[in-house]
Amino acid sequence: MPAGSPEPLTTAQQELYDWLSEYIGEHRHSPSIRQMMEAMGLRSPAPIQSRLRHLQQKGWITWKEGQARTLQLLGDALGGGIPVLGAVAAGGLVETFDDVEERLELEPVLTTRGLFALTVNGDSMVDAHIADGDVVLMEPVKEPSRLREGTIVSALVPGSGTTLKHFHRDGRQVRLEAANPAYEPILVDADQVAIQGKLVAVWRQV
Amino acid sequence: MPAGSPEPLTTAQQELYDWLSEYIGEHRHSPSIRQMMEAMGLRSPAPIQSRLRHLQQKGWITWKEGQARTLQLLGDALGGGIPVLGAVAAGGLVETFDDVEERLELEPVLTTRGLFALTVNGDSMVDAHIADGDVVLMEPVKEPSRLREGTIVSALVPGSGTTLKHFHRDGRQVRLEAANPAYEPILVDADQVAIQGKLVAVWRQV
DNA sequence: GACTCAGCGGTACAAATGTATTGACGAACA
DNA sequence: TGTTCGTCAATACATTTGTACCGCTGAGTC
Repeated sequence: MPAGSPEPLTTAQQELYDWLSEYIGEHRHSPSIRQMMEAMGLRSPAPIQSRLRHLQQKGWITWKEGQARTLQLLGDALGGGIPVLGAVAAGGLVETFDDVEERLELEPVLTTRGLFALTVNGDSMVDAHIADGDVVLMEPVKEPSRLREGTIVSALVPGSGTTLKHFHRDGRQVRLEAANPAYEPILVDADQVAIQGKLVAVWRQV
Repeated sequence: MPAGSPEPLTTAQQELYDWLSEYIGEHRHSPSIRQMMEAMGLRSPAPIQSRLRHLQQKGWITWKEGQARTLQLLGDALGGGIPVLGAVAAGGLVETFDDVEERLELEPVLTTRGLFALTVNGDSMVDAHIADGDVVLMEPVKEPSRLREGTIVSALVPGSGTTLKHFHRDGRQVRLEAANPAYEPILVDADQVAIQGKLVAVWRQV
């Protein structure tokens, strides 16, 4: 249920929108008008057409004219955006949320082709708030020469496997630093190490 | 391009699959057979039917018989699943990845109705690896009485706003503890505090 | 050479589907 | 009271669209 969307809906329109949202969420494609008809308990397509027209005019949905099942939800749900309601306190600060600030769009990240993920093993990056068991999303690196200093990368170091570290250049060598003082930096020749990807996001599911 | 999928494809089949993947990624709905026909530079729907049949038999796609534009990709791309390639080292341990271990399914989380997100402000939860600026995904809590001890929740405390803390019961009171020794626990009557949601996941985009 | 199979063209057809039209009913409103 | 507007029924229609059928070709295989 979108908050802060353009124009309000009537009961019937809202009902249809909610059902559409649910159906698309489940089937991952739009229903046909006659399916909507049945779901709404109607016996004629006209009311659905009417509701759809209004939903479109109010900016809640779109579709491609004449093409079957091309309806799409706008504003909300567009792929599962999650409303970011506000900020939570540091140590006790105030902040209440009334309406949606923005939407968390994981979609762009998820649809970026080529991304891969790694499960983090160990505590070498705890100071970067990456804990054991977290999943890190990585973007493949094609030109390591363009990497910025300090970027977190996954690197394949001969003899010590794949590791997640801060990337630094040190002359002709590459210095891989953990975010945990308990670990020593790794120093290797630039051509000895294969940078596999750079950190795009951290995901931790509870 | 799915990795580790069942059966291999012929050139023509692969070509169609790639185009489908691209089209669906862009338009967010399936094309019709005749659209595929044009895109492939063909002048008859039959070859497309043939390729689709094979793609289906090999487990790459599905669709609902007789229903327009209900084709869906399987295995890969199914909503943006990201391959989890393996584990990365703690402080230097070994582990190389050859093939996909599993797939990171953010989809189920994203489609759970009612979820909301909060931007973390401050460092009261750093010891739980939740840093300033992280986005936390919360699931609304309807019955606070069922909450488990130690669950991380967002709570509305009168006079001090919304805060993210560990939840504990303390007789008739509720104790909200930060994951940072620098902060004192908050003790309030159970009916004075509104538990808004419990932590489902942490998201940090770089 | 005979056989199999993926691919292609051409055509046909029934079903699925979006859309238009007409008329009626009730609520909100001036 | 009369008007407007959203909703609904019933029907009709033109496309869109999935699917079936027939025949041909070329590559690979036995």
